[in-house]
Amino acid sequence: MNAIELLHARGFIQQTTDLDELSAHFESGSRTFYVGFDPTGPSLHVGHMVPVMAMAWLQRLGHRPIAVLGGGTALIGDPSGKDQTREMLTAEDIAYNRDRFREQLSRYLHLDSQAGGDASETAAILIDNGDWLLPLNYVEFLRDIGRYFSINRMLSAEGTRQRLDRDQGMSFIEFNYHLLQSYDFLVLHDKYDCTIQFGGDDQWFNILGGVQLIRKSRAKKAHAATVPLITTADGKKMGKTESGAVWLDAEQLSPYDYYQYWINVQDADVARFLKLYTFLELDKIDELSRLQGAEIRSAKAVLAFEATRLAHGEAEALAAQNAAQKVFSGQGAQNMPTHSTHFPIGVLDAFVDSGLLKSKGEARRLIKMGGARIGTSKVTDPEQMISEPCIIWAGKKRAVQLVDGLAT
RNA sequence: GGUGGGGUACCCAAGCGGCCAAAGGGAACAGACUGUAAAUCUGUCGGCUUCGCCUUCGAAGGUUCGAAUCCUUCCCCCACCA
Repeated sequence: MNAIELLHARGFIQQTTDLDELSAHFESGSRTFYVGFDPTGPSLHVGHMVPVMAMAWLQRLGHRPIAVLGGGTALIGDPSGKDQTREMLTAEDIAYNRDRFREQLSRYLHLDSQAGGDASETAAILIDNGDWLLPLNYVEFLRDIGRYFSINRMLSAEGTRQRLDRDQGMSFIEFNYHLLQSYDFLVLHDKYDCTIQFGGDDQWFNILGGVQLIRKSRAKKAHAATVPLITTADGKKMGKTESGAVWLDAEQLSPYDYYQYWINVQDADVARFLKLYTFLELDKIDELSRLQGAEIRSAKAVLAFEATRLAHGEAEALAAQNAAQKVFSGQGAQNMPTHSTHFPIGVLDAFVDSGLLKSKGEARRLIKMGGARIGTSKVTDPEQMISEPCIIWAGKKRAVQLVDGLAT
């Protein structure tokens, strides 16, 4: 299987420029490709993982990834697929986010020369497009780059049209995002002989912008492919939960919760996610996909373990797995979410302080609805006091272990 | 800059002087059923010292016994025109 076949088989390919050419291009040598990530949040999240995994695969197959951290473009805000003008981030926020991204990407990509072989030639490069975008001179940019772009074409682009149709309008700076991203590709092409760009399918138009810019300004062929935008079986955006994004950063979301996210995916998503979010062999995945009924849970356990291992390391993954097993069989566990407090404490306060619920009103409601438990016994009295360490449950999935706070 | 239309709870969206903590839908949450799944049914869905009180309907003032609803000023968004 060549690179493109493999990516295709695992569900990573949505659209490509000429498929045969792209395929041949990858087969005929070690290639340099890039994916851009705009650091608009404090951490990568599950929604970023598809392109990241695609990069990791290609690197394994002997190609060199460049991850462009959009420190420059994040200042502008990408309008593609958004229905609102994004609020502006400060340069400080972006720099901070960018460094988090960099650190997280380093867990999926090999950054340095690997022991032996010619692996160093495939060492991933992480760069910030602010390096070349920020010093740009406006007039020069218009002369050198702007002249290759047609307003007519941009206006008729899917994303732009939708936005105009929906009475939403967008500002001129957002409109320019397209040029900047195209320019990124050109810079990488010139500097690193980068010939392929990957990205989310919502980036298709921007990616093509770069391909065309390279063709028009350098008379060189560049290629592109997009990965699908993953939605869950019930049509929700991947990686979004009621309480926000599923972050890769352990500070934002504990490995335990990360593991829980994966083990709770729907049956219908398991096979697809195993292919996209783990490095398991396809044969193995097929095997897991044949499981039926409650047995599907063991496939989910594999998915959760593998995904957590990639994001947080083997030790954390094992810990999360153990904790899950213990907690859901009614025992306490070291690695489950824990809150230290002073006893005795009222149940309402316990639920709110532990972060399980947002307000006492919510806690009262939960008790009324019969969804609050201490250990295995249902809470029926909102005035009840808790006098010793225990596990409190909000519904059947969320639990926090209460421990005695510092005895001061 | 002109004209017109808007800003209501997580989102969409009713309300247009009291019966409004605010219809309806979606999302979300809980319960039942299960497998820490889906579907389905039921319930909940501003805060609190919870049979009562407090704070919300872009912001600030005002009229009124009483305002999300009327008036004034301001801020923001959108469309058409320029």
